[in-house]
Amino acid sequence: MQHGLTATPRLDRAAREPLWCQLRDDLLRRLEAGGFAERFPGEMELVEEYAVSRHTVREALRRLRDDGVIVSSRGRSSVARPGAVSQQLGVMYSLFHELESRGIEQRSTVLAADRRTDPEAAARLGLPPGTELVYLERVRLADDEPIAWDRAWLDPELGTPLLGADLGHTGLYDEWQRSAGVRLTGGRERIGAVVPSPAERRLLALPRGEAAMRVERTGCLGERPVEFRVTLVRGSRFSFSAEWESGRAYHVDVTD
Amino acid sequence: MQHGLTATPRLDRAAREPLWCQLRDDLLRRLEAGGFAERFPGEMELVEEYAVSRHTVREALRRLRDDGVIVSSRGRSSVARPGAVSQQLGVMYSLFHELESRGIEQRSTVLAADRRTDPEAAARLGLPPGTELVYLERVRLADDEPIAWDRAWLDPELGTPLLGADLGHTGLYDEWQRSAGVRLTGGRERIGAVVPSPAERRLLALPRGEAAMRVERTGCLGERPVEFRVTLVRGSRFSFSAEWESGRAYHVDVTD
DNA sequence: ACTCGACAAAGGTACGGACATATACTGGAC
DNA sequence: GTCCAGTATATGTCCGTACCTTTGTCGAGT
Repeated sequence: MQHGLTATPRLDRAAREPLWCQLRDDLLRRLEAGGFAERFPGEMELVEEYAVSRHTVREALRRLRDDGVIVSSRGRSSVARPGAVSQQLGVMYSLFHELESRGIEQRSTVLAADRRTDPEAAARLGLPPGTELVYLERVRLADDEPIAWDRAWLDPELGTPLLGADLGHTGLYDEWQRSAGVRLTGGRERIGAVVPSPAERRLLALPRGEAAMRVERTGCLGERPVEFRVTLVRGSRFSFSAEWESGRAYHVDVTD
Repeated sequence: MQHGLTATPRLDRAAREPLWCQLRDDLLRRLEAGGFAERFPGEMELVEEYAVSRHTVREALRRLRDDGVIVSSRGRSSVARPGAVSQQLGVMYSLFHELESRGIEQRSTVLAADRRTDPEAAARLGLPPGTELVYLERVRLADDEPIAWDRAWLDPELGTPLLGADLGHTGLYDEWQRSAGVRLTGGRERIGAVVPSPAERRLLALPRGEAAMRVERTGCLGERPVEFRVTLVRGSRFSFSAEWESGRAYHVDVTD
């Protein structure tokens, strides 16, 4: 690595963002671009390459480890986990990422994209009950098989650009960031089991006697809730799985 | 605090367990015993009290933070989260802990406690199909209302002491640790939605048309699987909830 | 060919220091 | 009494160092 292109100044020490944060993002970027295919660099290598202390490197790696992007243990070098979800955007995001990583083609049928009032959704967004919200209703298909029915109510101030967007092939969040620069920073999810109604069974082509998972989700931009979303997922094909280890964070994945 | 009872030698520097681990456990113990009721101590206070470096204190606090036991932010002192689950033992443990913290009385009806073979469970435990496993079947009640049907298959070598134990009032893990010294260190869980069969509906006193959550769980002692467990939980009253924040770990709770 | 010990490499633990920055508190000016 | 500036305090960030433990490898000895 010492053949000329040393001193990669990708880190800005004057920025408000912490160094470890920049380092983590840069490693993530390189990882998603297919870097480190052979071997994930050791801590000391990163110390030299980015010219930061080992402490900072470890802080960045710790986050990657917590997010399940890499695994590391004593005596061995860290290894990248291939299909890991880089950002924690909730279980639904994990599901679609999981499908994508398996090469399953996904698309959506847009059932509605308009403005309408909804007292409950407005309440979740901290808006007056009569506020006109941006409403998006879709059925998500994987390999032409319906897997999820998704209804989203967005803050009208931020969601309007999405009404004209093509949501048939790209994800809502990718499109939202592109058209309005909105990128969620946190949120809350609630996952429960329900028996779908006949109408819901039709939408998802579910056989009788099969349960579904209902995911209720509030997405926030900082402290401000900007998205309320209810998703109904086929319970037969998908389940949520978690691994835990004493002293480690609880990590949630979605499995087929 | 400097009035005599200084130098609390609760930490053993010669032990194999890391210092931060001992510190975390001790703080957890004191927290569960009702300590720090007024205020959670600051980092520097802990440095003095336990005579360790700030780095070690921060490592211990980090884990508590990751587990949701405390929350801390710049400029403010850390605060203990009252109803937090101390150890990550999976969502079912969270559920029972949640109920307990609300003062809801819990007990179990033991339906079976014997030895029997089960090819699937044996496979999960990495044992030959014909192995006689310790089998425990219970219905968990909260305020005399059934909330979960629990079946557990245990490694016969470690589970046998539990056959004679009273599982009607204490949790399986508490009892397991007391009678056999077994304390799980990790595991895997899978959560899915199902429509309960008529027999299952009877057991849980579920009305028609209500779904249930099925939690499949493998508990490990180090690398060795010692417990396979299938729990059916009423889906109406309970759901799993998660919060996320960019850069933070995904934290799972159980809500009513 | 196999075993085993020495060695190097990597991450884990633990110590030390310094400064940055957000928050709470306090006291004085008005 | 209210507001604001200053100060104290808390956690966050970042640097340096040292040693331990585990793992993988390589080579000498059998």
